[in-house]
Amino acid sequence: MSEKAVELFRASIPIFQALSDSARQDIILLLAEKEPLTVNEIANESTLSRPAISHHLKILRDQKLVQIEQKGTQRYYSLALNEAVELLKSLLATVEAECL
Amino acid sequence: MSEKAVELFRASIPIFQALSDSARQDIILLLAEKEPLTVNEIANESTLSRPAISHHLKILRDQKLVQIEQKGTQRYYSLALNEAVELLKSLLATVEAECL
DNA sequence: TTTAAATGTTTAAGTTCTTGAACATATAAA
DNA sequence: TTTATATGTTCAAGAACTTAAACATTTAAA
Repeated sequence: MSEKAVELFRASIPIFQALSDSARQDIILLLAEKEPLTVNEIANESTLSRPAISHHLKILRDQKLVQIEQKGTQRYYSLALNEAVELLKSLLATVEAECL
Repeated sequence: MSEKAVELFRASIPIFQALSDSARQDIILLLAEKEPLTVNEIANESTLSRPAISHHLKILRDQKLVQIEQKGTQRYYSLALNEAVELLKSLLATVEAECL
């Protein structure tokens, strides 16, 4: 396995962690339906509290899976999955080339 | 987002969890270098104890990311990443089609 | 400037994950 | 059958994650 493969595996860990939670997947799926949405709008669609949603949004934000557009006091969240998708595609391509 | 996308996201959760741990990634990377390997051989390459390695191997086994060939008292582990790679490729393709 | 609304952060409790010691099981050789 | 080797499982301790209440911050309107 190449050194590049190791780097891709390591770089994917925080993405895997972010995407391995159903609450965070729900946020992504919700945004895919209708974006952008505010924190309150997202929390209203969820059984979780607003602070819990805010917590999960921070995890998604830290991994740049969502982006924010501020409008007054509100923050409109929308998806920004392109970079993560490209990373995971690179990982899968490397795995296919070296591990199958 | 289609219902199929939701199913792919949900089905990917245990794969994401299995792959989001550096100890388990180390096992995969080790097997990619030289497979098959026994539990003891894997544990000898690691700082973790044999029971810890056995625990992580069970998680990889549960997700069918590794396969076993029994020879006497020894179990030789090798990679079986094809199915998981195909699942993740489907997920990424769906995300690209519906979320970018 | 004061007030209200939207959001983020801190904190504490409950839960889950990770680890290794101790124990159990299974296979093969003596 | 007894013994030794390889592996899996149970369990308890510690670490990390998830959640919601309470508090803090920021922005805009009154």
